[in-house]
Amino acid sequence: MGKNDTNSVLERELKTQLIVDPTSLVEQYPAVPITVDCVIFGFDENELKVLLIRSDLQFFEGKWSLLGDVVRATEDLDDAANRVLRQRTGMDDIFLEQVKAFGGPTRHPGGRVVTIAYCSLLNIHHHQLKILDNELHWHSVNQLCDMAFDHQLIIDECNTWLKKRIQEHPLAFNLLPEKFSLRELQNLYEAILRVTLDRRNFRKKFFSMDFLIDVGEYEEDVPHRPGKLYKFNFGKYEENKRVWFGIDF
Amino acid sequence: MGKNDTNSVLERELKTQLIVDPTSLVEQYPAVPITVDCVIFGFDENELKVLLIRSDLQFFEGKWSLLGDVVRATEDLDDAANRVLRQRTGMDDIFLEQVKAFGGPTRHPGGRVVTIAYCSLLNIHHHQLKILDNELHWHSVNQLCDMAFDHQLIIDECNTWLKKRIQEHPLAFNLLPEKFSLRELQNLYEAILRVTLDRRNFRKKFFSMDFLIDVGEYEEDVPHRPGKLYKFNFGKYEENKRVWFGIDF
DNA sequence: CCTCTTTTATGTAAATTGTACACATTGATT
DNA sequence: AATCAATGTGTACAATTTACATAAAAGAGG
Repeated sequence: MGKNDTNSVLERELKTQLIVDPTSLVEQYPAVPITVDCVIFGFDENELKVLLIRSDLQFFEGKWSLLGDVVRATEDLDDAANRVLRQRTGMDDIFLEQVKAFGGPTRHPGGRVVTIAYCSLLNIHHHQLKILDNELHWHSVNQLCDMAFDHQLIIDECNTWLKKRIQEHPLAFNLLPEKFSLRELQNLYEAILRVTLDRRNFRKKFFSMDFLIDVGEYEEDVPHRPGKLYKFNFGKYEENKRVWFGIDF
Repeated sequence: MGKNDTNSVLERELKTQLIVDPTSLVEQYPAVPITVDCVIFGFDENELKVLLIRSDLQFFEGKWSLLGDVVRATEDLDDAANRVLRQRTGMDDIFLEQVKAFGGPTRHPGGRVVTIAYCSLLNIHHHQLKILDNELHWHSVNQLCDMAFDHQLIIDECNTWLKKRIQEHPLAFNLLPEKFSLRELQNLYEAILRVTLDRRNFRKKFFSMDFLIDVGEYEEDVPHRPGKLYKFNFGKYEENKRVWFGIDF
């Protein structure tokens, strides 16, 4: 294998010098602040809502902003987003997924800031939910205006993401109480997807998936025949998760 | 409306002071370098390939790395990714979509670097494609080893993303020459999805979508009956794009 | 307590879509 | 001319989706 050895030596010589000190390399790079922004969706009065706060920048006075924060020096992106959720809602273990990075060089009036947008879903009536800051408000997603930064765009992208996602994965249940009626579930889908669905076919669909557990209870305080309550069987779903397949576009 | 005025004044007083100078605010934020990494997929010899380069860090000597670069001070993220593609492949207008941000605090040995991963698809035999650097090589996606950084993870995520995406959108065509046979198309789907498909049903599926244009030509230099060549009708697809709907999980 | 109203709950027929499967045709090779 | 290796096509059956109407339960009001 003498020939191979010779080739290796040649290749080494042609190669540009390897960088020995990665730290000084990274120090040369231009650096920008990174934030996370959480698009926190809730569902109330048959409408999809998003939790917003008044912008604290004079530049955006009176405008609304997503809940976000700077990512700390040694903090993972997901951890930062979870921290924002915990600090703002008092809740842990909230559904959270990264959606997209936004990095337009002029999106922040104070200089370049790259943000990673997260979508999170929670039950707006959860007992643990504490909206501490009185600058925080739930807004109907379809009647937003006066958004700070590029936050309207971020919400739109998360909304689009959500529409697609709830059709493929059982996320929507995170927006409902643990026990819910099929009517509530359908209202939720109709509100997010902005369509109307046939009730019988909707029920048939969910029952045929066989992930709903009849908890043997009924709605209360409704001025008409109460509906049965169900729980979603997340355990069974995780076990039986099937690889979706089908070319369709 | 004197009462309202009074309320407004009160609200003002309760509110924390607005930030007047966003620039000095942003300057206080911890800043980290941002890079883009392109997972450049190609298709050759019935295998999905990814374009990699030898790492130029001694720390990762002999290991392979995605093609990436630092995002410049006033550069948009997408622009940075397109620049990487242009610089590395000599090609413009390559299919490119952002997939995910990776920001683990220890993913780079030189200090924290957040990267935005992009997936790009190109025809490995495109006449315009110039692999200038001899440290660049196409690797079979399913036989990777010795990856630098968290690039194996990034590739895995992009590969998963691609599998899902080609079933819902006509991306795969970006990996083929403009004119292709149905067999090539099927091989491509089979390679990416790692399944075998029934030829007749595959053809039926694509013909029923009615986006394939018969260009009236045939394969050449094949040692058997040549297949017809088709083009994908991107224009018609864009016009007729239907909103996909169906709850299924 | 009867009636009215509202909402839940349920089934079936028709249309569409997906799946499994076999044989004749073409062109190149010997 | 025979062989080989691939292309190209159709049909029956199963599964899924869609459209659609009526009975039963509970509360409200007289």
